[in-house]
Amino acid sequence: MKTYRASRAPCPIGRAARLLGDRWILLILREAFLGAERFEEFIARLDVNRAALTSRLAILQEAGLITREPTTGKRARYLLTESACALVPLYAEMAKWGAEHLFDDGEAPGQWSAAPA
Amino acid sequence: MKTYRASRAPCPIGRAARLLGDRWILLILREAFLGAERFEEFIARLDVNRAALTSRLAILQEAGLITREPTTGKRARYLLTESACALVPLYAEMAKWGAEHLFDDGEAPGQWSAAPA
DNA sequence: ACATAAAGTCTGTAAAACAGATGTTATGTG
DNA sequence: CACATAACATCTGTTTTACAGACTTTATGT
Repeated sequence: MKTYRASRAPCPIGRAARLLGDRWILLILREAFLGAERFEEFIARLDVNRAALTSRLAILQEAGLITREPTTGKRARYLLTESACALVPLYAEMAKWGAEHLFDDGEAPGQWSAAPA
Repeated sequence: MKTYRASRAPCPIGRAARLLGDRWILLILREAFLGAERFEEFIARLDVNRAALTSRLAILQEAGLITREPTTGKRARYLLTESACALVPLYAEMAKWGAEHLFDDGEAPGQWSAAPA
């Protein structure tokens, strides 16, 4: 299982890269921004392996981007923290850049996310 | 060796994630923004494995973010394309977010990048 | 021509990804 | 309450990928 140890680099980009330089982390956060909250919901939307999702949710918790509620007992809901919400401008930039540089002429970017990568 | 096939996802974030969801890609681009151009320069600054650097440089070329000059003969210089330069606002956001959310109180973000992750 | 540096490639080993089966608590229904 | 089902994982075996470090090849400077 993939684990996480926060970067101690002095450069903020170096630290961010340790966390955000992972395809599943980026996609899980995207789905969370679009409303996903439950384990099975992420599975269904992303077609991600269960073990991979488990490890990424643990990483996101450890990094303080999501909380697992309730902590004990009942079924979990994964909720975005303020820290994660602060990533929205970055995602906006990513969407803008992707739309402008990752589509061929005549190929239109769609806004819907639940599709194979 | 890690290879790359551009994403065909309709979502621009999905496509961007395929490319940018990799720690080395993010760090190599950072160093390129800071002036690195040659293979050994990236090696020295990032402490990255040679094979890993080779594969990431190939991916960046295929995605159109860098060019390898000159193509034949002499030693190579890797130069950023316009497409890569358009990522600067995203990096600015990343640096801002990292500085605000990835440092403990009393721990100051430095601006220098050449340090262990 | 020679020494050295740059730009890779190769090899063996360790880590991570994945599909798919299995286990374990919740929650809804009769 | 008993039972079925859904949610939330974990485990197993196999395939991919990552990595350190040695080696090779092609420039460049003297």
